[in-house]
Amino acid sequence: MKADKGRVDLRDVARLAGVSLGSASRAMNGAGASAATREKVERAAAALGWRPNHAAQALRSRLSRTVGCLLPDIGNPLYAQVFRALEDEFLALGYLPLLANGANDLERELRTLSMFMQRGMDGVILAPGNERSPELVEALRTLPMPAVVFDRELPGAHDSVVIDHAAGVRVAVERLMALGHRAIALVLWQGETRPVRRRIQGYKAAYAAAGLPVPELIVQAQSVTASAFEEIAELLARPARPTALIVQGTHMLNSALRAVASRGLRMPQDVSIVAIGDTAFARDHEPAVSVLTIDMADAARRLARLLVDRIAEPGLPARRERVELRYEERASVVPLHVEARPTARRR
Amino acid sequence: MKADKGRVDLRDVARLAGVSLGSASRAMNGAGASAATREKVERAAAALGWRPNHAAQALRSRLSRTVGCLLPDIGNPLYAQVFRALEDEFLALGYLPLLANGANDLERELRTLSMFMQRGMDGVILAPGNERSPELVEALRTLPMPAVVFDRELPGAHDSVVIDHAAGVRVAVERLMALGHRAIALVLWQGETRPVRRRIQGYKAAYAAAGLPVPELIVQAQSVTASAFEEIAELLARPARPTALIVQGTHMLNSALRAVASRGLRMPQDVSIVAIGDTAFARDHEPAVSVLTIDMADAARRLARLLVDRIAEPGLPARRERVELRYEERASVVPLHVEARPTARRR
DNA sequence: GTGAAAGCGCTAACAC
DNA sequence: GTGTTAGCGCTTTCAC
Repeated sequence: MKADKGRVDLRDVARLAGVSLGSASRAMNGAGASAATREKVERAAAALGWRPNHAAQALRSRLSRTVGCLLPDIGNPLYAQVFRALEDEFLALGYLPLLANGANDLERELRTLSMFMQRGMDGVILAPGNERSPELVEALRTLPMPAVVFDRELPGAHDSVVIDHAAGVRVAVERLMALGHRAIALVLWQGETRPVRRRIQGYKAAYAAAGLPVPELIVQAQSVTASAFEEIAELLARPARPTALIVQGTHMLNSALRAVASRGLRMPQDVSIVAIGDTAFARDHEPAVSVLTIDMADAARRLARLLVDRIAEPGLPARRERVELRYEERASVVPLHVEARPTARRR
Repeated sequence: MKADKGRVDLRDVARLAGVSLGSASRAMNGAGASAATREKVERAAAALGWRPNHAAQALRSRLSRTVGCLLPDIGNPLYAQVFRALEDEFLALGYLPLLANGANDLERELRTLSMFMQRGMDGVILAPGNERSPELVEALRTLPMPAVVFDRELPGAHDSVVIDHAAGVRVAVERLMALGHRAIALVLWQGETRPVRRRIQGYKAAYAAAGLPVPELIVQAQSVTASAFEEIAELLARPARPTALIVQGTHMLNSALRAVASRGLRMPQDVSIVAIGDTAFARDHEPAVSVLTIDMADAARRLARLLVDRIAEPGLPARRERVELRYEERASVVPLHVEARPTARRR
């Protein structure tokens, strides 16, 4: 009997099963082995407690069964939702998802992509902070593995899943207009990203469709995590202040709520609010905040499916899928009170 | 000249540098190579654009330079903070962190641990949902790589970083007592976890130290994500209702705020509130919610350090580090209004 | 310090 | 189908 090596490898399994190494490998991989052989090998593997060595499999087969997910910020509840859903999808498809925070930092994103290459990711889910960066575009172009872009518009042919922000914002604006609102502000950040551009586009489209001039009520904060408090407070101090606000994400919603309060205004009586993206914060706020919800589980399902399809068949033409926003009205949106004075407080 | 293989390997680099494969390897790994050799090899590597193949390195060296992080739920903003901080720490130390959601699901946790083994993680950060599970304890015991446990009390010798919930809750209770509060409720969940037990302990200790009997004001929701709305509303409906609430995390805070509002009570005039764990929700709520903050960056630093130390030196005695909570008072905590009647509304 | 050689554990190519 | 053999790209002996 041979000296115990501590670890058990497939050779040990093959020996115990009384078959060759190659047969054992085939038996465990489901490819071309007789039922009898598979039976014996599986029994032996179980008896020895054999577990495939992932590094060896990856080295030999050139497949890591791992996908990289580069998202802007897992601290953002919306992206946390995406990653949780991606994890479930990829695990079910036999892939392990590896999460990295891009943090809206180009250098960091490039380093991460480079690390994904070195670690032999079979594919990548990508949502860069700045989609206008030539370096990022070039990095994507030269990436040796397939990538699926999430809610960004990057040059080049690649699969993508995009969120239909334009249609969503338009629905929200039209709903507010139906309630009598005309001065509706849009609060975003300055980022060079698809979501920002498309939201503005949907906003303008709603005014155009209503035959109204587009008001000068779009404010853009410095960064996605920056406060938009000053900008919104300034807006609310104007003689013709907005009576409704559509705000992007958790940070801007916080800013908006504080700005409204600081001007002595009340939500929803004086100002209606709609947030983009549903979170516990919006749901549980008192009064609850109306939202444009994004089905992140659906988005994740599409992302995962596109990526594994392309890994399996790299020659496929580029596909682009769209995820709709759904408007969910809560207590934060009410009809315009015509008697309301811009800065009046009712008691 | 040889046929181009497409990929460049270290053998190509060595050839271009005019040294042997072994020397090239040593040069790139900093171990025992002359400055001249290193110079030549680095130049050649750069010229060819060589990147080490991670699977090959891992297979041969038995080191994956990857650590698994099994956290209960990345959707919880507190754990998102932990992972972001862990990512920075481990990346700086030369390790790649792999995130997995345990989701308070034993089966899933066990599967994840098994996957960490198979993928040859060099170490693991572990915060299981239920620390009383024998299966989990057994899995930890037989784990072939080092693990550092985060804020849990698991049997066996292992490194850990724990949060001093007991001291934190005690400080909060004592502060509320100093403001005149005597009926202080504690809202937690039922989980068999260290944080829950220690918070109760700190709560009782504060009453004991004040020479007061411990009131029957501890409520425990079914799950960490469940609503505690009913329980808190019941509490607030009692003749001798609590005048202050200490609540765990984001979900319970939401429940508490809604329960207070549903009883026609106001925060902070009628009920003071302290939340455990600081989040944007607590900070930006109107009025802002006082919190026991946990420095998750500090916790992550300690976790990462403990793990890499142990990877480097497995024989080290088990270490346990403690992270303190800091009480941060905001508008949600005010002195007890003696004139306040249990369910009265002042207008 | 350096080169030659031997694998890490597995899959894939090749005969049979 | 099955066994044999040859590597995947690298690190790590071992002589020198």
